[in-house]
Amino acid sequence: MAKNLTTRSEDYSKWYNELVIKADLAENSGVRGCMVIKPYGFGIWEKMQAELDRMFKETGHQNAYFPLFIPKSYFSKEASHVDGFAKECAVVTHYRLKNDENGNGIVVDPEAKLEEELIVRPTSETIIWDTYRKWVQSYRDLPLLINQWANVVRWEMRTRLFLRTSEFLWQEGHTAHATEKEAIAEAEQMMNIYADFAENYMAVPVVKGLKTESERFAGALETYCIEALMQDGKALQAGTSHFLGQNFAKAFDVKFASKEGKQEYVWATSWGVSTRLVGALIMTHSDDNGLVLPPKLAPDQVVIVPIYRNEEQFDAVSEVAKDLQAKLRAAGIRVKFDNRDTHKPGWKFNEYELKGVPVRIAIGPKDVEKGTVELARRDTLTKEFVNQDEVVDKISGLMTEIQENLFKKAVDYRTEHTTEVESYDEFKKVLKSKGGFISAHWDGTTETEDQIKNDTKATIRCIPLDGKKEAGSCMVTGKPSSQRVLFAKAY
RNA sequence: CGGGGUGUAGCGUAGCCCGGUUAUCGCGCCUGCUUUGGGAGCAGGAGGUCGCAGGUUCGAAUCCUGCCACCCCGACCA
Repeated sequence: MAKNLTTRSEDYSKWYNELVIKADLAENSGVRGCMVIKPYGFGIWEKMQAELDRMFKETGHQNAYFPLFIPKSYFSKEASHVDGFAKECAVVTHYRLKNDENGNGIVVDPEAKLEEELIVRPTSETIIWDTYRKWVQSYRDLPLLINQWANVVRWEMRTRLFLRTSEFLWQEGHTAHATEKEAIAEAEQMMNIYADFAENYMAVPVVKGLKTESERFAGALETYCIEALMQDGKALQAGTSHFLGQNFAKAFDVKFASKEGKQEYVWATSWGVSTRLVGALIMTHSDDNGLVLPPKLAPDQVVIVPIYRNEEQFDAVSEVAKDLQAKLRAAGIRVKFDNRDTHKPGWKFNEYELKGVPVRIAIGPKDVEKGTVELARRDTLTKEFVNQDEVVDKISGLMTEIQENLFKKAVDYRTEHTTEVESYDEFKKVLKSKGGFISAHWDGTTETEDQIKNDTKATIRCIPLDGKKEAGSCMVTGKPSSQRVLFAKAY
């Protein structure tokens, strides 16, 4: 089979889609905007879930589950929230089908119309806050720190595997606190957890920041986010954490008796990351040979490919391979021994490169004789021979080394593609010629932000939190500004 | 929802403009032999509602109408 992943420079979006499909991660299901996540792709998501879930629990959160269907009336309780989601909701109107009397097959039974339509959740704030009202009475019931792993549906006009599907998997955390300060601290903490996960597990560098008013979550007072830069120079929002103030508490009447005996509204946060992270992982590290996975999230960290001409050789090679597999497993490494005789070694090499397995070991008759193995790295595409008794140590070290190398490569790429500009002309020029993040002064108004978006399609990705204070003037209006913000074209 | 494009075997495609034997080719799949340290070779074989529904015609993958799906660009969005 010829390698025909389209090169990035030619058409990045095509490259991405083909890569996802060829690397066996997902495919279009034929159901509008929905994808089938295939076992290998789901394996990556499962690793992500496991690490995130552990991090949530270590910070005192618990998992729960709320209904998929939300009565329509719940949505009308928080005005800005419904504004944000109304345009993209799937609505259940009937509960029964029947055989058509005119022989047109199965039709919706008009008799079975619901009195109140049910909305397939686009996010669960409303149903969760309706529930929290019953759970919270006293300051002793707070804080309420709950997370849900679920699917949600947003009827997007345009969809893309992993990055924007009509249905997607995610986790959504919803917390209630006694004080504003505590809620803000929670929202910030979760943003930090997301950034930690992105950088130390996905090896994807992110910028932590605040969204501008126009980019904020519907119903939030403040939206914290992590923004990543993809290899084609476009930005991707990788996770958000919202400080919701008392908006939902007031809308759903969630009050508690304080220590002082007064009735007060609770303070809220919500935060989430989705299967979009799998997309971010692909678009950050992959090359034209396929996926490149960081060791910490790779379903298989090491694959052993046997090379042999006959059964006798296969037995000899297998013995070494199985022994090595056992030792690697004992060292906590996820290792697969691919002993299928239905595919040749060369075929397997390409297969695992396409799938991004970090380290490949090849063992043949010569290795059995010499006591060596061939060891190949996916990130650098280099090969070397290693003595069998040194393999476990070598690979343990490689897991860290590859993880760090991928992160460093991505950081370098981002550094190269982050440009400070002083004028609007320069801004437009850089955006056109090399893309990436552009750091510039902005006067803080939605009008200017809109103008830039209309002129250039670039948006303010965030107001960086670690950005240093620096007096300057807005590149468009010349009005004073105290800090640079980060612009980019975004997915 | 607006603009553009594409639907032919599991995948990628030729044929369509200008209707006419048994729908083309490659990959993949199956069988056999030889192979196996970077996607093997040869020989043989299987696999098709030509997206769906109508219409025109002696005859439709091809022309006409309607519908559906997918892709790309825009608006929207995690």
